[in-house]
Amino acid sequence: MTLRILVVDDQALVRRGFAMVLDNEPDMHVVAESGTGVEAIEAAREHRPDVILMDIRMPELDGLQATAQILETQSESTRVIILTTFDPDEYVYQALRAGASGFVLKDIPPESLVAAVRTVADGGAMLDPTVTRRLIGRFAGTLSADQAYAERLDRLTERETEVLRALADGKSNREIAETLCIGAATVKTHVSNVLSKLDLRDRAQAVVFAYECGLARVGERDVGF
Amino acid sequence: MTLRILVVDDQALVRRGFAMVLDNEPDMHVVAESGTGVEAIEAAREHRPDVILMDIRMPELDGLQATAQILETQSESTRVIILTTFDPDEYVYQALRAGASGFVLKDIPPESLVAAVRTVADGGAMLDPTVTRRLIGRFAGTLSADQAYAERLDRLTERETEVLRALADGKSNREIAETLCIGAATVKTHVSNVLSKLDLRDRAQAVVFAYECGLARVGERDVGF
DNA sequence: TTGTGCCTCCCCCAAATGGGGGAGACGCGG
DNA sequence: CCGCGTCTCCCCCATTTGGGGGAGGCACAA
Repeated sequence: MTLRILVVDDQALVRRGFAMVLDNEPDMHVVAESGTGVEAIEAAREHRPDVILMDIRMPELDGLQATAQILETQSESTRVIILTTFDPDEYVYQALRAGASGFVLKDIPPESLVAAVRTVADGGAMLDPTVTRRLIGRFAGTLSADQAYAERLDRLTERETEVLRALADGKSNREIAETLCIGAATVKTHVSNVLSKLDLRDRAQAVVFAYECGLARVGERDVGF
Repeated sequence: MTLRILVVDDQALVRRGFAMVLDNEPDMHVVAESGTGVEAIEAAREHRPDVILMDIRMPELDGLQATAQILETQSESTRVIILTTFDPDEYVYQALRAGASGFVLKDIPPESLVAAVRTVADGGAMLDPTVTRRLIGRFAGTLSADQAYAERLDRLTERETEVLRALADGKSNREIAETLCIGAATVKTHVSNVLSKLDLRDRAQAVVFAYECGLARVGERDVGF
């Protein structure tokens, strides 16, 4: 079973390069090449590739939009690997949200590219190590990017952090008092301190902050309330 | 500059196997091997490795706890790759939260393992493709689990959903009124409906719900307020 | 036509919240 | 010893919030 591949890049030379590398593999076949986003959508509909190598920067329609459109409207078995020349930063999240299964830099060694294609065709996902790192950071809430948040966070005392955590659980002052075994008045004080130290207005904003800075994470609480 | 490596696995044969593969690389040196979690912590403190290959299942102290402890208490330059025999499922999130930079299956081909070590030593992260896929799913919010949430969500009218989105931005009723160009009284009505329909008590819980159900996502707003 | 649902706005009122003070107790370091 | 930060609790008070009603307009379907 050979893998049908579509290569999309506005630079013909780059396109040919990738295509040749992949076509050289016995179990891979480049069924089409496109130079623009709209062409890519066209080609994808016509050829139903297993894997699409997609550049981001392209005239007419960029790779991210093309990806989203292809994955939304067409078969869900197609996997997309986003290729980019530059430091993966702003585009990554858009790409992943668009449904990409891979995000690699163009300076990837040929054998790694081949491996990436096989991986995503197999249902896996392959990201540039930097991207993976950042994704983990997001998930674990440990990594920087939240640097500014972290600084704001450690303005809080230990107790105040506990209170913020409780706020992020959607608890009222009374409930916080009970879980921390302190008086309601004390909770009020702590909450006030949290708000003023973090420059927030109310507990709702505190909840937002808790999620954004990674103190609270999606999936850690049940919203049965 | 040669990479100093620590291999941790309770099975001596497996341990030796990985160690030999890595020691064979000219720029890598296995400085120690450990058979238990506590030994690993000891060895890490003594040898200060650049990269630790860590098995999960071990007597005395499992690899996840050992990882967390090492990364918490010791130098932050050490990178940990978690090795597991089994289908990566429950352990993944614990591993990432513990601070691991890698999560790979033991049946990884030797050259990939070597590449993984270089990648994490270089500041990147390397996950099994399956894990990466799942992480992306989490991030993109596409993954189900939110089924119950989705049901609750579509009890809301369009307008009410807009209001909930605004709530998730930490906006007050007055601000919501302005952004939606309606009266403050109307906002009150909508908020009340949102709360009662979703069975929530206050706007703080509404914010939590918005994040948990994927209506609001981390990184989509700046918490400058 | 007669609902029925949605959006809009109004009233009143009780409860929670947030801000401003102050104060006592404790521990830690100068 | 004294200051400083932290945790604990208290007071007063303005504002916000949330719940209970009601009501008009509008669109859409029975």
